[in-house]
Amino acid sequence: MLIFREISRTGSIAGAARALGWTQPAVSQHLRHLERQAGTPLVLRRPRGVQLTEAGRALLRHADAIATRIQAATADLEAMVQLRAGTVRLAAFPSAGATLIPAAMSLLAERHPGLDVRLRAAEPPQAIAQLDAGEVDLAITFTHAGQTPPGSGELTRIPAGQDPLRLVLPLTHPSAGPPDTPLDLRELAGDSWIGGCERCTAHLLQTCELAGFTPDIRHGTDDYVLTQALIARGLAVGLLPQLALDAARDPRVAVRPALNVRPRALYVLHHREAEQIPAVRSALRAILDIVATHTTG
Amino acid sequence: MLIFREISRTGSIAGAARALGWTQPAVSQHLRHLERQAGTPLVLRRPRGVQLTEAGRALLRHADAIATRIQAATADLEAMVQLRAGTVRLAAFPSAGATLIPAAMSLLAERHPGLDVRLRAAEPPQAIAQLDAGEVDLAITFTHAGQTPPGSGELTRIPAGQDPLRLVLPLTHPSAGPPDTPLDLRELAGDSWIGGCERCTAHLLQTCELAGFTPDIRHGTDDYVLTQALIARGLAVGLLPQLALDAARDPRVAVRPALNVRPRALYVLHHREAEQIPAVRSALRAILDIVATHTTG
DNA sequence: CTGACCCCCAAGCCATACTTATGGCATGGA
DNA sequence: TCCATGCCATAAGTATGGCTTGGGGGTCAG
Repeated sequence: MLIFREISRTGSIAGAARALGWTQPAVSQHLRHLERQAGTPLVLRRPRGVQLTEAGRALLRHADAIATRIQAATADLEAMVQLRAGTVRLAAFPSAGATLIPAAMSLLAERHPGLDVRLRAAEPPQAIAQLDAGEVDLAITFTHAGQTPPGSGELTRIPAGQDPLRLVLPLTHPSAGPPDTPLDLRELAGDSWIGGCERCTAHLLQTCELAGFTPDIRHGTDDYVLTQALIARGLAVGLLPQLALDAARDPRVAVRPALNVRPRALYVLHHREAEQIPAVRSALRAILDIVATHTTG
Repeated sequence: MLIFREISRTGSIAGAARALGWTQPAVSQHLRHLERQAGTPLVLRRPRGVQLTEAGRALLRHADAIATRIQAATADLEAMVQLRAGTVRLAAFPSAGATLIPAAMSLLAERHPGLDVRLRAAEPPQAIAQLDAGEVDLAITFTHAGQTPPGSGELTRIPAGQDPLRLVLPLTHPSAGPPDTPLDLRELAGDSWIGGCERCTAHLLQTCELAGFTPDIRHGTDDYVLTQALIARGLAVGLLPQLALDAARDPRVAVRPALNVRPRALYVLHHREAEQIPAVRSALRAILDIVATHTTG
C-alpha cells in the first residue's frame, strides 16, 4: 500500500525502488500482487514510467488517508513515550491524597507538563479493587504492623515509607504533656477511644491488647477532622497517623508520640507490567521521590 | 494492526488467534513486535485475557479508522471491477462521434448504468495524441486506403469495420443519377472539388491521380454539413464518408457510390494494458458490437 | 544503430513468520 | 491442598513469501 504511494509519487516502479532502497523487480512484484487482489490494473506501463489508472487514483486517495492515519498514530504513541501526553489514574487513601499525592502531582506536572493525572480517594481495599478492575493505574495503600500486606500475587507492591502513629488527646487531658516526649499507651487504658477505619480499629485493638488492656472504643470514623473535633471536646482519645495530622491539624488537641506502637507501612501497588508504561513509571517515580524527601526531611 | 483490533475485540490473545485461525504464539509475537515499535505496552496481560492500556486504546482508534478506510478502498475497487462504477474517456472523429459512438454509449449505459462515459471529438492525430497523453482511454480513428495505419508501437489497434466513401453531387449535376448505381470518378474530372480534413484531402488527391486526373480542389473543410451546403449550391462535388452522411444528410444533394474508391478503415486504439481495465473493456466491447450491427445491418 | 531507461519473467536464496513443544502463572473446584 | 483449566511467554524448527540476481523485450534519444 505504501509502496503504491511511492510508485505514484515517483511516477515509475524503478524510481519507487530507488526511493525504498529495493530493486525494481521487488516493487514490480508488490504492484502485481496488489493489482491481482484489486482485480484491475492500477497503473499503465508506459515507456518512461507508469501512469495511474482510474482505479489507481481511487486507491491512492485511500492510501494517502491511511498513511496520514498511520503517521497520526505514531505521533500519538511517540507523545506518550516521550511523556508529552498520557494519563495516570491514582487511587490513594484520604490522608495520603491530601498530603503526599498533591506534592507528587506538582512534581510530576513540573517534570512533564503534558501528563494528565487523575486522583480518586479510596481506602486500601477499594483501591485494590479498582486496580484489579483496571480503573486506576496506581494504588497508594497502607498496612498496619501485624496485618498482612495488601495485594494478591498479580500485583507488584512497592514500599513507600512509613507513617508513624500519634496519640491524640484533649488539651485538658492529664497526659497532654510535651508534644515530643513519647507517651505510654497504658496511661490511656481507662479512657474512651475513637477508632478509625476498619483496619485501623482492628490494629488499635490489637496494639492495646499487646499493651495489656482492652480499649473502650466508643466512637468510630475514618474522618480525621471529625476525629479531632470529638477529641477536642474531650469525648475520647485516639491514635492517628501522622499523615492525617499533616493533612488537618486541629489546634484544640494535643499530639504525642506513642511508645511501642509501630508505624503503618505505605505501599504503592500496580500491575506488574504497568511500570513499563512511561506515564505510570514517571508518576510512580514522582511519588517515591516525594516520599523520600518526606522521610528524610 | 488488524491483529491488534482482533485482540481488542476478543479481549484475549488466544481468542484473537482462534478468530484468525492461527495459533496463540503467532498472535503473541505480532503483538510483541507491535509493542516493540510502539515503545510502550499496548495491553496489560491479565489472568483471563488482556486489557488495553491507554496507548492501546489510542492505537485502536487509529486502527479502526484505517480498517474502515481499507474497507472503503476495497468497496471502491470492487465497484469498478463489477462495472458498477468507473469512467471511460473516448476520443472519436466527429462523424463517428455523431453516429456509432452515441449508439455504443446507449448500449453501454443499458448494460452498465453505473459507468460514466465521456466523449471528446478529435481527428485521428489529435485523438492519438490525447491517448498518448493519457487524456483518453480509447481513440476511435480511421485510415484511408493507402495511408499508413495510425498508432505507434505502444498502442493496440483494433479494426472496427469500414466506412465506404460516396460521391456527393448537386441535384442538378448531370451525373446525379440513381443513388444505387456506382459512378466513375473520372466523370467528375472536370468538376470543382471540395476537400475534407488534411488526410482526407490527401486521399482524394491520391485516388484521383490513380484514376488518371488531378482534381481541382477549390474548397476545403472538415465540416460535413458545410460541405454538403456548398455542394447543394452547385459550387463543387465531393467525396464524403458514409458515416458523415449518416450523421447529417442534406436533402439537396445527390449521393452515389464511387467506383474504384476503397472505403476508409475504422480503428479503435488503446494502450496495450487498457483492455484489462473493466470499464474500458466493456466500452470497447459495446463499440465493436455497434460496429458489427452497423456492418451487417 | 547503439546506449540508456523503462518494464517483465524466471530461478535461487534468505528472512520472516507461523508452527509445535514446553513452562510459568493465576484461578476454580474436588 | 492438589490437580485441572485457562491464559500468556519462550524456544526451536520449518516453510512460505519476498527480495535478489540474471536475462530479455520494448521505446526513445543521440
